[in-house]
Amino acid sequence: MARPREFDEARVKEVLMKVFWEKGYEATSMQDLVDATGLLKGSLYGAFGGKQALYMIALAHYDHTRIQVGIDMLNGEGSAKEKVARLFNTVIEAAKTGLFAGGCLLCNASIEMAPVDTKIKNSVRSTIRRLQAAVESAIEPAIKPPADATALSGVIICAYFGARVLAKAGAPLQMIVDMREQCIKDLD
Amino acid sequence: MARPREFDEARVKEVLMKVFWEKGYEATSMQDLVDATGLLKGSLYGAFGGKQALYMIALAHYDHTRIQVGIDMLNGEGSAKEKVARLFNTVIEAAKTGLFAGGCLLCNASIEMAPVDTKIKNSVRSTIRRLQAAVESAIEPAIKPPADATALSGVIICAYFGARVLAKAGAPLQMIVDMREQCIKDLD
DNA sequence: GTTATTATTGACCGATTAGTCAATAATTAT
DNA sequence: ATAATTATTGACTAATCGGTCAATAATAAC
Repeated sequence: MARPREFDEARVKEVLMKVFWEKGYEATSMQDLVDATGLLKGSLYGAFGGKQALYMIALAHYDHTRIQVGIDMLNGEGSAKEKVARLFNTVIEAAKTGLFAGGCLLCNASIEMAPVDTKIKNSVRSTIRRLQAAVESAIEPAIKPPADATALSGVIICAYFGARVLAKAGAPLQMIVDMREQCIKDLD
Repeated sequence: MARPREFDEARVKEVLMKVFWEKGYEATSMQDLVDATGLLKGSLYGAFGGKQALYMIALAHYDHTRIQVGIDMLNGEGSAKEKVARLFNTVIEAAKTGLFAGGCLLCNASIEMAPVDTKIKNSVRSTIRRLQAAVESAIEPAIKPPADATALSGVIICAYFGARVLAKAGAPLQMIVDMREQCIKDLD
């Protein structure tokens, strides 16, 4: 009983995410989003809301797609060592090709937005928790006491974010490689 | 042979730094800097240059003050274990009090500015190198082969940045504590 | 076909953005 | 005192910012 939408919602969410991912919140203008999505401003506002709402949608989409791929990998086949190594290899490969400078949207949001927006902070924290839980269950079989799977999963998440920062700073990739080796050396 | 400046340059640089540190580059307006410094716009432009130049000055001031304090600490008294622990305690204490939400300007600049500004990227990289070198010489006496001081110093820098991200995201401080323990456990 | 509902469109809004500039003021060298 | 030089001041700009809205269009229910 109403006019149907002319755009594909999933496609638009993907585009929104990519723009915020690459440019950050403040450096992205509504006009950037209009240009990238092909929708007009009124449609964006009508369908999703204002800039902050769009960012939240982008963040949720990142969670449901990119983060989920990582979680699925952690829940999938392979040894704990392999799985953790893959986490860091993602960062290393992205830095090597240099095609996309966005890094990790979760990390970017933590730095730029979490301190000034409670909703975003809660969303980021929730995603971090889910990711850490996946890391924990992935490494749990490879933990030998007195090492603690919960603590080590936190360390790995922390290391992952640090790697993302170093990659964005253009630091030597060897630092990330060294971090990867440090994180996997006590597994298996 | 000219009119002297009416403001204290060091004081103004400190103020500039704090604003960019807390708000980031894009979220800071020239008006914010005018309000915080008490200088008028024309004076800021005349004395230092435009927004990007002001950010570079803020970054350099952060290096010469805050980062240098860390480097001095690393070069000072104490065991390697104590020194590295202090690095993480800085992050933990800052998060506990919650008085200042800026985190680490070097980390913030790596995420927000390094990917889009070559001069800033170079400045950040240079500071990271200096900090890593200080960590390396601090831990070097406590390294037992086959461990490698260079590699481990990189790991510690990476871990430090990760801790800064987690702190900004409001993640449990236990994660940072765990990271600290992981980083110092093989020292001494 | 009429009505109700929602989507699209593009013009429009006031506020704010980074940056400029001519006028004025304060200093030193001569 | 005068000239040269630089700092301060505040008004000014054009562009862009996020956001709104009335008009129009497209659909489904009746």
